Amino acid sequence: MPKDRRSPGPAPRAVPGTTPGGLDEVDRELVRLLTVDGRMPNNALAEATGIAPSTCLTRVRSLRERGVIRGFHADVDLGALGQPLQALIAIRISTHSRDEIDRFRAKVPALPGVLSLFHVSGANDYLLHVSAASPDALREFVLDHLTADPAVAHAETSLIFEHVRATPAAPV
Amino acid sequence: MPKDRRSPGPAPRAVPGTTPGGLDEVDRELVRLLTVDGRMPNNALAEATGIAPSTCLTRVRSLRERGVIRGFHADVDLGALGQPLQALIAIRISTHSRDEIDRFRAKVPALPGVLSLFHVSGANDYLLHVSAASPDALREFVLDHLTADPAVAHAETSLIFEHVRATPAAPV
DNA sequence: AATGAAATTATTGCGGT
DNA sequence: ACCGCAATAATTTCATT
Repeated sequence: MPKDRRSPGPAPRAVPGTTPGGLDEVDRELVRLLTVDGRMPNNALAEATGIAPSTCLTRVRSLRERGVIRGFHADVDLGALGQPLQALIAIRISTHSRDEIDRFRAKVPALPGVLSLFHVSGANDYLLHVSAASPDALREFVLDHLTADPAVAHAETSLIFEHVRATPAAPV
Repeated sequence: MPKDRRSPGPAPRAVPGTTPGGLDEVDRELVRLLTVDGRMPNNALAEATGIAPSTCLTRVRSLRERGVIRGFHADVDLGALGQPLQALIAIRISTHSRDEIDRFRAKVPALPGVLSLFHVSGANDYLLHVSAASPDALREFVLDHLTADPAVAHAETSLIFEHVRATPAAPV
């Protein structure tokens, strides 16, 4: 995001080397490097950031403990796993009761093929990112798990032609 | 996705232990384990899958070389990095010339705060997942990089209230 | 392809600064 | 907080099956 000198909000940090969330420049560089390559060895991280390996270990451990780094995941080609199709499904919930929404939210992430679930503002309530083995399998998924759910008022499926992840990569 | 014995498409594989894409059960388990924990040590992977560490190393290396595993990435809390807001922006391209689409597609992933870009079927052409430091920064992003682009006919922003990643992200 | 053993390299705890 | 060092552990190569 571009800098914005006139916007309201938190005052700019005056302490040199300290950036949002109490992370200094080395922390931020470690996070960036591990976002690009999550398996980068501690030695290499240390050298790249100009600190000792033992210090680097402490830093990275601290980042994990503080929840800045939530975990590490392999980025997999789903096509190679027999799921060559991906879709985004915009969902409107019929009853906007808190219970229905909570139930839906709890159920969906465990459904087969689900990659992620966005709860969004606007005309739709959820946007669901799924993979599927075939158009038929996708159709079945929508019919069995979404259309059939009484909480779902409407589900509109868009096929994903291409999905480009930004670099450095972030949440899918 | 549920099994579907009546759908057309590739015939089911008859070779035991061989599943789509020429991956056997060990390969698939390695992929699954690395999807859950991308930093799981080779030793531990080997033990979990019942193969020798040296064999495991060869397997994982092969999975990477074949592109089944594209890479490893840290999963970062963007809020801790000063980007507490996320949004999905549905975009319609004005001219559907191939050149405009290609230019847009090439430009967007490098914009600041962009997490990923989906090229989709349906009424919208793209869905853009972004993070931002503040509502103001988000507004600026949309105005500067989307609305101002002559290729963009319409951009509709939805705030993300919650984003749940399925575990594991890859279907088992 | 898979393995065990050996060599190399990385991780990790700790005491000192 | 950071670092260097020493001990432990993991990775990687390679000869063999």
